[in-house]
Amino acid sequence: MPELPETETIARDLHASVAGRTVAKVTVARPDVLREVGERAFRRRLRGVGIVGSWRRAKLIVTDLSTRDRLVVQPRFTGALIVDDGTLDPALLAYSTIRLVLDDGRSIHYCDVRRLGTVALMNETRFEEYSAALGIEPLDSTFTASQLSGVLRVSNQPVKKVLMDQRRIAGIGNIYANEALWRAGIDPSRAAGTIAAGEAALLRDSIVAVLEESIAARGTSFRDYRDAKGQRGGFAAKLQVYGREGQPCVRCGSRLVGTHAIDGRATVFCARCQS
DNA sequence: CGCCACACCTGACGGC
DNA sequence: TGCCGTCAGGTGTGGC
Repeated sequence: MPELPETETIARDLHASVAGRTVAKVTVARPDVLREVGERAFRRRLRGVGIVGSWRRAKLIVTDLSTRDRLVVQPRFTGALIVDDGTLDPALLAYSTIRLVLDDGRSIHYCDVRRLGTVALMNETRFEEYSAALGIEPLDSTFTASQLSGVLRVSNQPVKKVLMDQRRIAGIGNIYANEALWRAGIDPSRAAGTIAAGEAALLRDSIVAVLEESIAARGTSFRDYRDAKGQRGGFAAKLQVYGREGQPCVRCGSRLVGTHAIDGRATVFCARCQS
């Protein structure tokens, strides 16, 4: 799915593009993506409602509505929130599951090939409850070396799995966990509790740097990801381990190793410079 | 509570 | 060519 940088890109684009508009009409082509509300309530609670603005929490795109409801989109693997001014690629439009027609004639589509992603409508209380179960934002000033060190210290799980646990740290997925661990020189399978304070500090800086660099490049389109304009992100060309199994480590030249031993997810790392 | 298997979906690709 | 197994930026649940 869109991880933090991709979700951030979508939320920023959406905010710039549709804040202040009104939802004129709602179409639900694939009700199985809906969560928290049924199709009828979803349409009723959105029709005629104002869009205040959009922002990101974890890997969610949150849109505040004039009713104080929040539209919460979780793209998971293949979801995309795209604003169509009439020129959208028909190949993307074919997978539209939900369409919000705006008062200016444009539409917001939630497109999703696999439909593992979700679209929910929550009132403020419900959203706060949901958000409270998610971990710290890695781009928040409170995400410090000692904060990360504290999170890692209490776990015996592989450090990569801890980085991807949304209840502990919100927004890091498989691509950026692999990239940050390579940058920090830490073996992804190491028990989190064995990470020393100095290593945690390096890992914190690596996480923040890779996320910020990716946001600057508008995210990673390894395969499906598209931004709110239906465009690809530019960070795939800058990936140093993810998708590079068998290729030389750009730091030491050693062959990068691939495994599925950690939580069944694709892990790529350099056995020589990550320990 | 922790851990694990599995469910949710479709499409692309490689092997036979 | 076509069929089958495997894999893919993720999360939630139910069983032990």
